[in-house]
Amino acid sequence: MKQQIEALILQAVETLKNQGVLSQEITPRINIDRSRDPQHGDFASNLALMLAKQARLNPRQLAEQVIAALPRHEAITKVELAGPGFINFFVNANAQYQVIKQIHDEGRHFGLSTVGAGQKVQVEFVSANPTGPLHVGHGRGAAYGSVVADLLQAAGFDVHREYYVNDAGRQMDILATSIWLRYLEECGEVVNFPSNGYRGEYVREIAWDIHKNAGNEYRRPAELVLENIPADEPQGGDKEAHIDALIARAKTLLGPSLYRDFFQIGLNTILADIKLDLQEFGVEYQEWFSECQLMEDGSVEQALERLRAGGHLYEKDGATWFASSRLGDEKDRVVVRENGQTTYFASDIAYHMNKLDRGFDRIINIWGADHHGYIPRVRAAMTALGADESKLKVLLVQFAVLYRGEEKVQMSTRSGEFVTLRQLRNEVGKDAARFFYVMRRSEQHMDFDLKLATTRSNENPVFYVQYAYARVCSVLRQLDEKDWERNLLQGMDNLDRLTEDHEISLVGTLARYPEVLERAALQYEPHQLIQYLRELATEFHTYYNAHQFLVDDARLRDARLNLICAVKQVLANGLGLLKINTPESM
RNA sequence: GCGCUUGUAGCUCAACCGGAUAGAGCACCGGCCUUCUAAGCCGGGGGUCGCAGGUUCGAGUCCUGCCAAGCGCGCCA
Repeated sequence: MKQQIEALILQAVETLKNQGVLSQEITPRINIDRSRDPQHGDFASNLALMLAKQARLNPRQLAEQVIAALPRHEAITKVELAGPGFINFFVNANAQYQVIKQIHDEGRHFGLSTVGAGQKVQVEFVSANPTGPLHVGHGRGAAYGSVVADLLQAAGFDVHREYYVNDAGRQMDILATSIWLRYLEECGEVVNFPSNGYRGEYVREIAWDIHKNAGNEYRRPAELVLENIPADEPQGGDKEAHIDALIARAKTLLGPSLYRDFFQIGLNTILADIKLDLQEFGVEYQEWFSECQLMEDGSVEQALERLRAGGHLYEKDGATWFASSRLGDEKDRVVVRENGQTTYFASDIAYHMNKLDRGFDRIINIWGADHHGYIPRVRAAMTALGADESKLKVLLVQFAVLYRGEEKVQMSTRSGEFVTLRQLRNEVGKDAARFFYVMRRSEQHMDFDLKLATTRSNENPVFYVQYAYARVCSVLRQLDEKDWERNLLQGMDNLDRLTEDHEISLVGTLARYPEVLERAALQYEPHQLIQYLRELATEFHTYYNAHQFLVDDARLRDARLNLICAVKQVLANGLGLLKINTPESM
């Protein structure tokens, strides 16, 4: 309908151009909104207001000319000039009812669009270091990222979901060493656990497992482990120097092969846990991309070579720097350290080069908001690699603060006291967790009330929407119990019996679904879909309370059943996209 | 200090590339179950859209300055 009105306006503009009212150069952006107020019709265009200046006419005069030039259309019953120059369109109810038929015919495909035109989009999200279980902060990124990806797919993009595994670098060495030290404790050695080590219980579990399987194979005496190690912070030393020395010691005492065992077992165990966790949360990936691989297959070297060839690298203080400040970054960045090791950023340059080489039309990175300072340097790198940095879109996700009712849930990564995503899922369930996470705009700081998420009442929006679905199912069950036959075609033939305000409004809301989906996808805003589903549920509940569906008049009954089945379908499509269940009874 | 994000009802949040009277939910007050699930519905009160300028037919939305909150400013990842 919207497109049809757009076409009509476009024709009118052409006519006015030929009449000389509008200059030929004008190419208006046709803007058609659904009217909020029924008095303003079904659709409204502000075209005249926007073109008035260029046309040197006052808006109302111009609007009048546009209306006069508007071709007739059977679905449009009335066109009105209103307010400062709005053009309001009133659409024939019969034309509006067609959406019920359309929903029935298209079923779960209703609402899908092809605006994406098969463009290749890569969405990278979560990408948490595999040094421990995912926590609730990652949960928001996981929910948001997966829904954004699914929305894009629904909008016709060719979506590739990817998790970047930071399996290289110092943090992983700290993990491996932490596991070894816990293992030594398990063996009976007395070692002081470093303040900068990973203190989580999962580290002990991995160590315990290794000890169970390998016995004392990796045991080394504590005296050798601690010999000449600089003091830890609580003892007045430097915690970084302390842990680095322990890492070096682990490598020496164990040798490359045995040390690698700890590294690999730690990585594999934690990564497997993360994969399972995300899978259970309804998050699927096409690819788990390893940072190690980039280093091993020479990609990092290649990327740096490319930057060097472009004159973007220089040496200073024994390190190699990327001149990112020439390309919009605050300062230049080190890519190769004084000790010869490449930095995390160097890997990331290689990773983005790899993304570009894979031919994605659009590259979407979903990061925690604390990484925002990182964006300019990545853009700089892409530009330096000769790519169009506008292909890159970085979406930031703010942290969620957990509450239990009024009480804030305390968290601190340092002490290992954080709420894991798994704990959250166990407490509130997958449906509520996903719903709450994407209910708000991603850049909004969010309060996540655990108590509310588990409340089984009208206060809880998840139940509210699911309940609408269950209610339709319940009505259909009632129909069976009454031994009434539902006649689909008779219902379709009698859609014009749906004359109640509630029904007309509901039909309009159903028709909006494809637009909502498309906007949510193109703007990367899943909350628009949630917002819509809440609205649809509200309208359905209102209708339910105002009118009986299972009436004696079979024609009216069938028409109403077709309407509520359309509601059921759209709720199922929307919730399905969000990977939220649609219970048939509650 | 510089940068990014945010600031809308008592609370949590919407507001469609600037559009008509800024909307929901919760909380509060008052109603509705012999009738398809009351996990629901109806009605009511509640707003200086952080503040001050500017742009324009029109600003919560765009620009500038200020205020406040969160985050970031490593040869960590």
